[in-house]
Amino acid sequence: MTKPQAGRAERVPLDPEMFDPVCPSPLVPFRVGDKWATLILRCLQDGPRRFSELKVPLRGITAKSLSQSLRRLERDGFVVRAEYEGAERRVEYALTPLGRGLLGPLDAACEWTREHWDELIDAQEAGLAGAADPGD
Amino acid sequence: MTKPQAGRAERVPLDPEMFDPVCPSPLVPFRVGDKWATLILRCLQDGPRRFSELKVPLRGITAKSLSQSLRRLERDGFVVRAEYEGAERRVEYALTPLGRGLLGPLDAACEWTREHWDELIDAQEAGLAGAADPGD
DNA sequence: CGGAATCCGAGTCGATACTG
DNA sequence: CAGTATCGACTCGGATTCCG
Repeated sequence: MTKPQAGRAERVPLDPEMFDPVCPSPLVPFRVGDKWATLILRCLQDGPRRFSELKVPLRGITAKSLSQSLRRLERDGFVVRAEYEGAERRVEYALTPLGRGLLGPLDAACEWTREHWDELIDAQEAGLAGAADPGD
Repeated sequence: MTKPQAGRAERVPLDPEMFDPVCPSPLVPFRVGDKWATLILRCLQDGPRRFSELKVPLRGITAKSLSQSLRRLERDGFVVRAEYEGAERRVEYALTPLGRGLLGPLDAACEWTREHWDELIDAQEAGLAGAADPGD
């Protein structure tokens, strides 16, 4: 059992690899809000995360996009922002109950996508071939 | 009991009101593809539909947008296009098995949204008030 | 560290007009 | 009927720069 190291509840470190290079999530036909929203929600599922902590698994996201998505999620009531005082600046984002609820259907959608991944890819390739490749 | 009137299987007329003026679908936090995609999929759930038939419940959609969404859905393998010969031109769109499968998670997402509709609205209003209304 | 401001290109959406 | 072509308004997301 890993021991709590920050005084709070157990904090599982964010897995930098939780979204592999060919991560399905951004390609999933279901999207919540903008491009990064679903990814962010999933990053938050195990507890509050700091801004810079979120940037790691969200490979390639810019500060601007992260900030934007976060503010949008906050505005829509899926995420709450908490600012802590101290020597170093610390801001944390966490799911609201509403945001947590969203994970349900989101997971269902992700699972469906995973199950039909090959079909989705095949169908897309077939569609692209028929549309862009005028016969060879 | 309504009788089949076109020789094909029973064709339930598309309910022009299936999306009421405050239809949740476009506002649902889950989106598939572009703005109209989910709506189109749902329009197709009871069988093939003609182009102009689709325009009715999709109040306000332009031919261009419908055509675009349809082509995208076709390219991604969710919809098939069929052209029939005859005196009058007739083109029909139908769900593929893949597209039909999509209805599962889509329905789940829609139901979740309906269940949490009030919370979603409240949260959004609260968020907007805090962001755009600097106190009055 | 946690952003905000600015610039910019790409994609989307609707309105309008035209076509086979 | 079933589209396509074009245009302008707007939004999205990335890169870059600057700030407390």
